[in-house]
Amino acid sequence: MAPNTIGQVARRAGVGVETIRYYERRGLIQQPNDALGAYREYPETVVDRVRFIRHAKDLGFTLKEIAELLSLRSDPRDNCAAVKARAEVKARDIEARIQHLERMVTTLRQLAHKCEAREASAECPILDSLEG
Amino acid sequence: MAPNTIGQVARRAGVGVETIRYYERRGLIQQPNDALGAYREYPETVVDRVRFIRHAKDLGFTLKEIAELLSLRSDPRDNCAAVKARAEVKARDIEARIQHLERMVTTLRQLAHKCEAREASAECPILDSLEG
DNA sequence: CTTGACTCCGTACCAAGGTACGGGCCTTAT
DNA sequence: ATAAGGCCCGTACCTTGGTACGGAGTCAAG
Repeated sequence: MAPNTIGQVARRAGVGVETIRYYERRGLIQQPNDALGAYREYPETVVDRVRFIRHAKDLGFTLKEIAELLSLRSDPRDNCAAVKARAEVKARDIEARIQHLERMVTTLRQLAHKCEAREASAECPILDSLEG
Repeated sequence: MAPNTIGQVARRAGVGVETIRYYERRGLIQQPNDALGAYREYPETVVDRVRFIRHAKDLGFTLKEIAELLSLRSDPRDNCAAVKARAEVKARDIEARIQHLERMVTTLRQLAHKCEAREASAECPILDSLEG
């Protein structure tokens, strides 16, 4: 069985080697101190940990927030409620961003619509209203 | 009447002085060459131009895209169709982002829901499924 | 025993859109 | 005439999440 070098971990977690090194610098994964010759060997759990990070990132958590989730995970006290709260905050957060984006789309569509209705050789209504 | 120094323009357009200078560097606003003593004086149109930039930015256009809109504006040919096309592309673009964010919210809500249904002292379902 | 792939580490760089700093000059009001 | 505040310019710094580079050491296969 191939030893868990950084390249192995990266391949198995589906990220680049540099990403692993970056997560180390950020403190998201522990630096392995048991070296295999001159190369560091990672415990098996790091692969899962990296996957965890990727999934959380896909859900919109920042690396900073993920660090918090990870420390909640290793906390023996009742943490599920705290995790759930964070998920809900994040959901509301994303919904607010959706609201904002929807307002932008609405305005853009209205502007495009005004374009259709304009008389030939009049000023472009979009450019016009952007100046107001 | 106060001359249009950079500070005046910034105040009237509702941005910081550094932002004006940054837009100059980006080529979004022309550098005034008629100086008033040692201080540069801006033509009246710059204030509108900066407002244009801010409004376009609020609609989701990047500064690079805004530069294109600005050059369309100064183009004497029929440009309204091109502007409209860009508005529509941007609208679709934003809608795709909304779709993505909505998928994230759905997943977050599902995870939170799983939390409610969990048995006491079981593993946290959220942390659990993030590892998978 | 050499070649090629991998690893180590520090550091620099990328996008985007600014923000901040510092030294020096200018302008205006008192 | 002097102090406060504004302006000039170049340059560095910020955020987020990586990506790239370079030189040196190392490991495994042929």
